[in-house]
Amino acid sequence: MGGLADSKNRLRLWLRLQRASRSIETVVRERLRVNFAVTLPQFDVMAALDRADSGLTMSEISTFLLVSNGNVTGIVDRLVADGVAIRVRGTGDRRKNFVGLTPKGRGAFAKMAAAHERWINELLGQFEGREMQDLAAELGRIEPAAAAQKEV
Amino acid sequence: MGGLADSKNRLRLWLRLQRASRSIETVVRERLRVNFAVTLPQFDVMAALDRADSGLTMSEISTFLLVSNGNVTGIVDRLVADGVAIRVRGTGDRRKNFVGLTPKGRGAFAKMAAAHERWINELLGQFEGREMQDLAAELGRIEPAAAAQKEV
DNA sequence: TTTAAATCTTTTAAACTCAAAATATAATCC
DNA sequence: GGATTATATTTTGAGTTTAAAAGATTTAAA
Repeated sequence: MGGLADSKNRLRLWLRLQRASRSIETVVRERLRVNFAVTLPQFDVMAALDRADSGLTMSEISTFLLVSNGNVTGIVDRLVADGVAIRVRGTGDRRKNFVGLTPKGRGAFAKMAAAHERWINELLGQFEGREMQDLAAELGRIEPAAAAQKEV
Repeated sequence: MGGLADSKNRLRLWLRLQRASRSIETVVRERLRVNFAVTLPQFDVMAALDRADSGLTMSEISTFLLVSNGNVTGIVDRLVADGVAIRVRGTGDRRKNFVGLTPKGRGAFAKMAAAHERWINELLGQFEGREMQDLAAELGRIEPAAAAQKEV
């Protein structure tokens, strides 16, 4: 696996990846703030909770979103304070904290998710069909590779 | 531009993009910390300064790295405190702050950059040749599209 | 069962991040 | 020239982020 050019091109690929991700994040973050008075990390946690009907533990949220454990504590704190999420101490294992959306939270998220899908649909409107799916598949190979390198 | 499936696939593409970027960031951030006692944002600013031989203004750094203006102030403050960067008040336009690397900063960055290229080369080692260049080109189309949507 | 190790979460300290307001300087208008 | 507008940066306040340490609980081992 080699070539000087490949090495430089991998650097370029990483640069592009970073800028692509950051530029979309910037737009989404601002629109969430203006339209729904919510931060992007709060939206991300709500999205994770919404797709899990029976609640998630703090660690599960942390693992799924690729953010540190302590980080989730603060975000969930604010969601709970806003009345869109609840924390339930595990009955069997009392170390565990199960977090879920309240009815109010589910309602609020539904509106946000619809708008979010429209925004992403516009932002990535130039990608279509099979080519887009191939692109997503290529990107999907990166995370496992990075996870493998993490242990090295 | 249409199709219900396309809309969902764009959401999936965005998810993959975010996770790919974040998973690489996690590895790079940790290695920079362990090996060079520097944060990723500090490394990014040093990289921007290194490629600009005559210094950059605060705004130029902010624009290039896609981070807010006020943010750059704190990062540069720390780089200056560490003796790897200097701030020079503009002679013509005294509002401007030109920032550059010190000789110590250039030396430190050279070592970091070499290690960084090795890490990225490993992390993205599965990508090669023309296909990798095409992938980078596809990703390069995203930032302009996002920038255009920003104004809407 | 008492101790030790492992797991889950929160707390802490330092740094990053943003948007908005404040400050300082420059350019333009009248 | 003096007032207004624009530009460049810093400050501020709230929130995010990480790593490391601490707390609480459970599991395993002796």
